Amino acid sequence: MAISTKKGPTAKLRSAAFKRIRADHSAELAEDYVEMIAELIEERGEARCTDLAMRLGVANATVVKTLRRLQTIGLVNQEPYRAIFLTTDGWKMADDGKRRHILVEKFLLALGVSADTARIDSEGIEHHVSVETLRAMAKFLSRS
Amino acid sequence: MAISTKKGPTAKLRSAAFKRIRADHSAELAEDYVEMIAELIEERGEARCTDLAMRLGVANATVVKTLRRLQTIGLVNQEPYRAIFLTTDGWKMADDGKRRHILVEKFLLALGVSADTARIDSEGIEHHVSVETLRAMAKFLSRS
DNA sequence: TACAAAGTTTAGCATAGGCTAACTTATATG
DNA sequence: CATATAAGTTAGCCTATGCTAAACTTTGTA
Repeated sequence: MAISTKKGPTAKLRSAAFKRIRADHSAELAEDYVEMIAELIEERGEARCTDLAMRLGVANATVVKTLRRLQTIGLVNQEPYRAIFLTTDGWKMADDGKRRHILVEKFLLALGVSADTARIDSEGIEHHVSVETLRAMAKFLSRS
Repeated sequence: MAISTKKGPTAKLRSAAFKRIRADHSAELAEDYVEMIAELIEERGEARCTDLAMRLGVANATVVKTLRRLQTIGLVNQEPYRAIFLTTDGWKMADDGKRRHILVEKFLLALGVSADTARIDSEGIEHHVSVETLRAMAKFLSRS
């Protein structure tokens, strides 16, 4: 072919970025569920399917199916027709996620974004922010 | 049930946030492909399956399948065994994405994040940033 | 206590995005 | 110009995440 086939020095880094995004995506949903379960337990004493479904904006059956996956990977415990509980790992993930989430949301607010937008955007952004970037956000907050 | 069933005033906003995230995700991949195709065309005159597969870090067959979807939604044109072209819509999406991407990456750099992290994180974040947040980032950049 | 309403689960379907292996086409070069 | 190699495609599989409709438990209350 007449066209350059040079791979470029950044090819590996790039595909790594996309690989991380794909990995993030599959973890993301788990994190959202777990965070929300923690929230429900703290707010009202127990977490139930229907509340999750409503807050996530999906059908009940979808929640049930996802919970089964979360159970097999050890984040959640549940018996049929009963409330949902978090395992130790589940609580850890929920707490980490919450801290990250709050930090990102505060950061956006400090940046001058409206409350509604900060809430919506932080929900999407939180899963794609590395520790380094989180630290930079925290530093920004402590300065401003 | 003895427990509060109050839905809370923020329930709708929350589920809206998650709905947007799900919508973002399905658009995201399309955007990544289209941006990368544009880049390849600009860099080396044509975009080919193999290069895409390598940069995205996925198998060739996966690229082929995704390209078919992009073709049916009118972002891409391709004939069998030939190079890949963007439609007008495809170019528009690529340009928008690129602008957003560059802005987010610059913003992260300005925030004090390392170049590698800025690159990786911006790849994930760019799809979840609203126009309002983008504007706030631009404003921050113009001040710093 | 019986039953209706509310909540949960199952079954079955669809789409998206991965993969590998086998096959087809294009092309560069001996 | 024939053919080996590179590139692209197809087929078939898997998992994750959605959905609706139907079946099954739980529970509050008449």
